[in-house]
Amino acid sequence: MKRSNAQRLRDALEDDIINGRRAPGERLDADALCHEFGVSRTPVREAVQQLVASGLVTVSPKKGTFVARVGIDELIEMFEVMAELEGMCGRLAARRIDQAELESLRQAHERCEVAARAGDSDDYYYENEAFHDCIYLASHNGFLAGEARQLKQRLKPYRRLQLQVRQRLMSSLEEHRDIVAAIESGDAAGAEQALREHVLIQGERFSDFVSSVRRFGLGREAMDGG
Amino acid sequence: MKRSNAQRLRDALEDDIINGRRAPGERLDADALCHEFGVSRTPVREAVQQLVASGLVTVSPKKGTFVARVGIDELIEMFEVMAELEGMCGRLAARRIDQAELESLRQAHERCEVAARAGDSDDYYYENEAFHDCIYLASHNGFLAGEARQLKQRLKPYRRLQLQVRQRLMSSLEEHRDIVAAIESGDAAGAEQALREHVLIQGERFSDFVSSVRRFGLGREAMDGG
DNA sequence: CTGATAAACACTTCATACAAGAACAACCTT
DNA sequence: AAGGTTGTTCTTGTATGAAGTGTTTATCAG
Repeated sequence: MKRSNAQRLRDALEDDIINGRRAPGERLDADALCHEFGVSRTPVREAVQQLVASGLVTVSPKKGTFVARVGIDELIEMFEVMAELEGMCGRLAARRIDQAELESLRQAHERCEVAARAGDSDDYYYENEAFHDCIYLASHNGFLAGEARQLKQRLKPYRRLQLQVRQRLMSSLEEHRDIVAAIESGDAAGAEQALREHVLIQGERFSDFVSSVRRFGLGREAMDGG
Repeated sequence: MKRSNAQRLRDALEDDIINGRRAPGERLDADALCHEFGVSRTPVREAVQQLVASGLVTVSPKKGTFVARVGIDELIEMFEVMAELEGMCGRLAARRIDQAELESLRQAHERCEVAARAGDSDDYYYENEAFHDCIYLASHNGFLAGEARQLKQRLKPYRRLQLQVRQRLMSSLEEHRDIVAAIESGDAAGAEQALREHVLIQGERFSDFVSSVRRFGLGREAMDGG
C-alpha cells in the first residue's frame, strides 16, 4: 500500500512531537513544512488537522498552529484516565489471557529485566512498551487496546522527562513482577490494582518533577520548550 | 464566531449519523454532498476526514466512503470500555462532588423520573443524557468527561435501537436511584459498581437484541440499513 | 505619552483544475 | 465459452490561486 503525502507528513510530525524533536509550544509554520517536505499546502493542512484531532497540536485561530502544550492539571487528568485503562486491561487480561499470550508476557518481562540490569533506560523504555502491549493484547478487547495505546502516545512526550531516574527504573521492574504474578494466578482485582498504581506512580513522579522544576524557576525552558 | 462550511457539514453529517438518518453501511457520495450543501469538494473532504477520525465513517480506498458499520463484537468491546469510563466517573464523583453539583444531579434525576412516569422514552433519553453529564462534570476530570462523551456519541446510533423497551426504562430509573444514593453518601466503590453495571446492562440488552434479530433473519435490514 | 483608527499582513478557507491509481466492464483472443 | 487484457470511469490525492477575516502594528491626534 502506497501512503499519501499527507499520511507521511502526519506520521513524521507525530514522531517528531512524540519523541521531543518538536517541543510543546513550538510553532508549526505551514509554509515552512511545505518547503521542507516539498509538497503543497493541501497535504500539510490535512496532516495538521489530523494531528489536531488526536490532540497533539492546537491551532489558535488566525495566530498559527502550535505543538500542543497541555496544562499540568490536564496532564494529571490524563494520567488518571491512563491508570484506569491500564487497570482495566490488567483485570481483563487476568481473566482472558491464554497460554501463548502468557508466554509472550513472561518473555517481555524478562527482556525488561535484562534492560534494567544493564541500566539502559532507553532500552528499558522500549521493552516496557512491549510489556504493556502484551497486556493490552491479552485483554482481548481490541477497542480498549487501541484507546490505551493512543492515550499513551499522547502522554509520551511528557513521560520522557522522567526516564532518567534510575531508582524509578528498578521499582518499575518490581511492579512488573507483581503484575505478572497477578495475571498468572488469574487475580483480576490484583492485576487491576497493580497496574493502576503502576501508572499512577508515574503521574505522581511526573507531578513531583514538574513542581520541583517550577520551584527552581526552570518552568519555561523545560515545559515550554523554548 | 462564524463557522466554516466544513464545520457545518461535519456537524450535519454527524447529527444525521448519530440520529439514524443515515444508516450504518450507507454510502456517502462526495459529489452528492457537494451539490446538497452547495460547496466544493474541499470542505466536504475535510468534514469526511474529521468523521473518519472520530470513527463515525470509514473509507474503503477507491471504493467510496461509508457510514461506519461497526461489528457486533467491537460494539461489545466499546460498551465494555464505556462501562469502565462511566464507573470511573462515578467513583471520582462520589469523592469530589460539591453541593451545587449534587443539587444538579438530584434535579436531573427528578426530571428523569418525570419522563419515565410519562412513559416518554424520547424525553427520558434526553434527560438521561443530562443525568450522566452531571456525573461526568462531578468527576472533576475534564479529560475523562470528554472521552466519556465522545464514546457515548459513538455508541448513540446503536443505543437508539433499544430505546423503546418499556421495561428497561423503569429499571434504568431504579438504577439511577442507586447511583444517586451512592454518590450522595460518598460511596465511591458503590457508585463505580452501580454505574458500571448500569452501562453493561445496556450492552447486554443490545447484544440480546442483536442476536434475536439475527435469529429471525432480519440482520441485513436492521444492521446494514439497506 | 496614550489611545484610537486605519492599513497591511498573515492565516484560513474554499474552489477549481489536474494527475494518478484502482476497479469494473467489455472485448478480444485462444 | 473462458480467461486474460485493455480501456473507461470513478475516486482519491495534490496543486494553486483567490477571497475573506481577524490581528497586529504603525501613525496620528489629543
